[in-house]
Parts: sequence; structure tokens; C-alpha cells
Amino acid sequence: MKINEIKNKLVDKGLKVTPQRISILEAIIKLNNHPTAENIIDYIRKNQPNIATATVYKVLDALVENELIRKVKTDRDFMRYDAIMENHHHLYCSVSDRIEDYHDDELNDLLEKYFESKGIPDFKIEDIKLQIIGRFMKSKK
Amino acid sequence: MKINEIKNKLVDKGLKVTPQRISILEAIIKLNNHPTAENIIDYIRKNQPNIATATVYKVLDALVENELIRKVKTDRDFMRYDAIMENHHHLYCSVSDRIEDYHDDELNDLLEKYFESKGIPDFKIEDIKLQIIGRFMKSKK
DNA sequence: AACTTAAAGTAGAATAATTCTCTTCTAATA
DNA sequence: TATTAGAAGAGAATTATTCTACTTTAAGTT
Repeated sequence: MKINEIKNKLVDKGLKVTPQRISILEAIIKLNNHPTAENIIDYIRKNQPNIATATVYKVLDALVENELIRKVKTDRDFMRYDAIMENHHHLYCSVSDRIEDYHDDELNDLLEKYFESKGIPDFKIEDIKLQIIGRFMKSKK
Repeated sequence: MKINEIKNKLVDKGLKVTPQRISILEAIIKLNNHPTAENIIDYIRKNQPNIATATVYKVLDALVENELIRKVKTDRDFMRYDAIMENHHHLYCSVSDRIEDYHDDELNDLLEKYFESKGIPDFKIEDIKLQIIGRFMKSKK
């Protein structure tokens, strides 16, 4: 993703464009295994050694707030982030921290039709995500 | 759930039966909105004011390890626990911390058949959970 | 029923992810 | 280029959870 695309994302949301915000968004896109704040900080400090920890956390909050990134639900005690906003699901490794994206439009249709006809009493569905837990048969390339 | 049922769960897993473990399992079952460790500690201390924080955390780990409870995946920074081990999904409120169980065997069948025929390359599925995000139309009774 | 001991519980300190406070800086607009 | 609201920075504070170094206890054995 080009720097200009990232800038446009920020401008479109009415956010000020700062070098820190660009680096952070870039880092989440590059670090494609749903990075933690720490992963992001380590990655950025290679080129920008002076970025403050608090800045990263504040920017992450702002990006989540403005729907440029998402928090990933896990059962671990640190947050992970995802720069892919289009509808997709996650494959969780049952023996490691690895999380991969799973895109499947056919599945999305199936679920949409299922709940459209069935519904859930007293609940208005806004989004459905699958957590698919299991084992990866190949290590990450 | 009777105390004896809880005791049996512990015995079946080869865990020593202690008052602390019984109280903690009881609390998770009673506090049915997927309690945090803090919720559990507060609840238990009403009757057992001296239980140590570390005990609760250690027992929770032991119970998860022995598959008597499960961690619930969230995008918040504290852990939540679930005493229901049978296959079910979760309704997450998009504006509060409320999480409710969603049982649906028809859905489970649908998903099972879908993935049985389709599969996911290089991934062995062990479990599938839906995170259904949305709004509750009624407050909790 | 008492003896033994590995496992469990306790208190409080330690850790680590995240947040807060308050000051300085800067992006965006006039 | 001057203005200023919003952003970044540094480091302290907070808070959920874990660790350490004990003491106690459950449950099998005598």
C-alpha cells in the first residue's frame, strides 16, 4: 500500500495526517499476523527510534474509533490489531499465537441467508465473525 | 447445579476437591454473563472474605487446563470465563460488555456440512465458534 | 484415626500491558 | 506566517495478572 493511500484514509476520516499515524498504519498492514502493540512499536522503532509508547496506543485507539483498523478478539492478555476492514473470519491456531485471515464469500452468503430467515430473538445482528480454531499444516511462509 | 455435581467434575478430572475450587466453579455457573476474575472474586468474598486473589487466578487456570471452563475471546483487556462446555456461540453487544450464549444445533450442522465438503487448505479444523455482534433489544432479566 | 506428602492456598511483592498527566510540538487553516 | 486545536512525548501511574516463598490441606497409606 502506497503512502498516499494511507494518507487518504486518514484525511477521509478527518484525522490529522502525522508521520506517527502513517507509520503505525503502515506497520499494521506490513505485519500481517495481527500484530500486538509491542510488535508495532518494535517494527516502527527500527526507523523511528523515538516514537513514544503512549503515542502508539493513542493512535491505535484513534484508528479503531475511526474504523481504519479493528481489534481482534482473543483469549490472551494483550490486544491484537487487524488492518483489513472487509468482512472476513479468522483461523486461530490452537497451539500457538498464530491468527490468519479467512475470506469466504460463499460462507458469508450462507450465514446471511440463514440468519435472515431465522433471526435471533431480541437481538439485532450487526456483524458475524467466525473463530475457526485448529492446526495449521504448514508453517507461515 | 448441586455441590456434589461440582465435586464430581473435579474428581473426574483428577483434581483435588477444595472449598476454593468449589466456590469458584459455583461462581462462574451462577454469574452467567461470562464473568471476569474480578466478578468472581467479588462474588465469592461475600461468603468467603479471605480467599486470595492468586488462588482465584490459579484455580481458573487449572479449570481451563482441565476443560471444566473456557476462556471467552474478547477485544477487552481482561479475561472472561464460561462454564458451559457444550458447543455454543456468543452474542456480543456492540455497545456494552454483555455477552450471551447462543445455542443452535441447526447452525452447527450447517457449518459442519459446509466445511466438511469445502475444507480449508493446510488447516485442520478443531472447533468453530461464531461471534455474533449486535444490539440486544431487551435488557437482561 | 493419625501419618505422609504432593498439591493447593495465601499474602504481598513483582511484572507488564496499557493509560494518564502534563508539557511541548505541529498540521491544517486563515 | 500566525494561530490553535489536536497530536506527540516522557515518564509516572494504574491495573490485571503472575510470581515467590511460605503455610496449609486433601486424600492416599499405614
